[in-house]
Amino acid sequence: MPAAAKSRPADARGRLIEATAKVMRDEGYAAATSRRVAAEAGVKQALVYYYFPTMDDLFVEVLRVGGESSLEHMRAALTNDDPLRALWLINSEAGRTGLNAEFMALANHRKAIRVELKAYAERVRDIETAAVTVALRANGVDLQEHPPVVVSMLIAQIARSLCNEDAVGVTLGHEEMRAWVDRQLALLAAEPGG
Amino acid sequence: MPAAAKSRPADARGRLIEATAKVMRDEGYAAATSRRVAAEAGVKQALVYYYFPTMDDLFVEVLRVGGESSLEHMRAALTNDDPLRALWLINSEAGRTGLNAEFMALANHRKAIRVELKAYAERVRDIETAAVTVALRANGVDLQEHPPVVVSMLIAQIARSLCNEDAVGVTLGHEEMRAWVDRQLALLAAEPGG
DNA sequence: GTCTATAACAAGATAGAC
DNA sequence: GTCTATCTTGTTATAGAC
Repeated sequence: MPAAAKSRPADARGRLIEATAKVMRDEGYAAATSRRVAAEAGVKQALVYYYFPTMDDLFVEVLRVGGESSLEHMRAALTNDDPLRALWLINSEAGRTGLNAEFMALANHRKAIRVELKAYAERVRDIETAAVTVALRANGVDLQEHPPVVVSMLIAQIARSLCNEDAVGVTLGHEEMRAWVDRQLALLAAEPGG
Repeated sequence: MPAAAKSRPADARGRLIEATAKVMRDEGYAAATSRRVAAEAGVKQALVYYYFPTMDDLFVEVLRVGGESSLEHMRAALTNDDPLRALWLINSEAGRTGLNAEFMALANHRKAIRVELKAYAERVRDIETAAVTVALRANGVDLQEHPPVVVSMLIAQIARSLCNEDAVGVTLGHEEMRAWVDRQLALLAAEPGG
């Protein structure tokens, strides 16, 4: 078995991290208490504090581990033949986007998480922007008029907005938006110079 | 004094609603406990339960009252000479956007808030879309190719994304995005038919 | 309508046995 | 490394005096 078989960690520490991510994704960060994540990982509550001095330390570790795996996933997806569409699809994944939203909310008032999330978010933006740069150049887009970082933010942030709204049952305009994005991506690919 | 003088409510109920909004805006919904908002409003904790059966009922009322006032603010702003820019500016206001983000987070796992937020969000989208429709038509934009609801979502959601990111210290690409939006809005206004 | 007091419970975190 | 047991604090919510 390779070292990258991360699905079900055998060690308690790994299971705690995985369990915390799951609870945050499914029930929000407020539900990720030491007792709740311990139960989810199949250990007792006090063990959480053996591995992590405080709950914030656990959250930061979830962000680090999950972030690293997300970056890997992203790097792989962005090297296929249609990076812009890949960027749209990756940011439309409800699981990842939901967890990210929870960390945004957490970061809003916890400085330890804020600094970690900022570092992560900027790495993500750099990777996405690099992929967009290649794609725009290949399609003959004027990079002064439409800076890659802007295009990458437009695609990623709109995709995430749709996910976030879906999560609370708001879907007004979503169909039209998806169709419009689809059209823009097709136009860009079909008409170099547009 | 007119009935619309909402700034500093004299009654305890009004002050509780106002205090809750303030705490949510400044410290997040998790900080908006019955004790905390009572202290902020200058009353005792038990009084919260005299006016609101549960904390969720208080949150819903904050959303109703704040939403109504926001809709009013929006309707006024969107009738000026540059509705698209007004839409951008209104969704760039950190205070309103931050409170909205807190309600999105709250709604994620509280169904009473979810149904109220959904109704509110769709009213907002309708009003924004109506204003965008007028603006696009005036500028000769093809409404089939660029549906007003899509343009309204693009403007509002990107503005909000910048606010949300600002709140956690992420600013990479923001300058470029603001400049780009500015250019697009100027182009649209200057070249009817573009 | 506003208060004091308290019940009932869950949170983060620690001590110490094994 | 994992457990049981417990301390302290803070939470929603209620009872009942004034």
